[in-house]
Amino acid sequence: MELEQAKRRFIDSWGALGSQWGINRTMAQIHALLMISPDSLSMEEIMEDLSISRGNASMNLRGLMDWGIVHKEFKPGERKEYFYGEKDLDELAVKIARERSKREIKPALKVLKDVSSIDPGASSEKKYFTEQTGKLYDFVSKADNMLEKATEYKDNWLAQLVLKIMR
Amino acid sequence: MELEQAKRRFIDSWGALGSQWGINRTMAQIHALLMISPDSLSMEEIMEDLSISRGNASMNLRGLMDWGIVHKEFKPGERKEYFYGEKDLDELAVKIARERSKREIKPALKVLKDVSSIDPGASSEKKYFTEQTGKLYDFVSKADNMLEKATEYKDNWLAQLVLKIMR
DNA sequence: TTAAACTTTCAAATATTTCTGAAACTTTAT
DNA sequence: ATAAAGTTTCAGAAATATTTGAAAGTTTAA
Repeated sequence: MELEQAKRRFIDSWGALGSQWGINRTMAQIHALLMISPDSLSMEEIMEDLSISRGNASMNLRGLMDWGIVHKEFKPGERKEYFYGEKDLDELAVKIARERSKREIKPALKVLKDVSSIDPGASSEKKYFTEQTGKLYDFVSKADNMLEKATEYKDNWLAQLVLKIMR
Repeated sequence: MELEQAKRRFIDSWGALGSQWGINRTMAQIHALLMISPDSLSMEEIMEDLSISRGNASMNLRGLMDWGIVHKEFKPGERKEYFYGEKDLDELAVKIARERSKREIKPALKVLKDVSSIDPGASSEKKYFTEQTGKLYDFVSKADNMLEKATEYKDNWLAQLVLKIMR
């Protein structure tokens, strides 16, 4: 397999994977491209490589920067902005986990907390509802905490977590 | 907040959360409905409650059963099928983790393995590509293993994992 | 074997998401 | 102050994904 071919395969499948995870195809593709690019790339270069419009490139680059997994750089003497991906994979994982928690899990927890705290009263229907949503709240909350802990300690997470628990 | 209101809020937000995670809205809503329903429900009842068509209900129920998080039941003397959700949350999490690994992570790993093993040759561009995709492979692989371990031991995962590692 | 009860399938309709491209905007150099 | 170089915005177009509904298929009971 040739480089160009391998590159395409990687970018395409990363894009497809992204869509399955609720990240749009282009955003995932730009990310993939930057992950395998030794140098930072200008918007022009990204547009060219992925055959996408300027608007699309601009919006998705901004999105990636909001996630904190792509950064801007200015090259001395040049006016263009250059973009590069976060290449430290631990750091990448931490950023993604944090953002997903903030954007998706936390709001879901709020809803669960709200709906699980209606007055259960006498009705057995209500009782069941508050019970189930309450359990769900506890569970999601626990999972979110674990995720937070795991990211907090990165590679050394296990040892440190054990220490913290035992103390 | 009244029960009906709370129920709607829960179902709607679970549906919205689903879309963000690449699970379609209706599928997530059916799942939400079954999670808070003390009894199993017929397809009619689900269609009615969520105002969706028969076809939609049928396809998404099948989807949920493929994930292993909703099950069919036959009530004695009745011809209809009744559906109920997996209510053990640990079990639910395990099922979801396993399926996502199988459907999404494993295929991604295959691509990463393939593309990272092109002959790097002399070109520094190729070298960089194989290096980066190789690292990505190791990382995703490690994460997938951790997920597997975590689900293998359910709530007691930490203690058992520690034991296993120390042995 | 028939028909009623129920479920599945799938082509077409609908809804949602993403993408384009051109205009508006911003920044920098002169 | 001007214009060149670059970036952002956003309304409409295009692409995707979801949903409907009716026909086809299946199962059960008599």
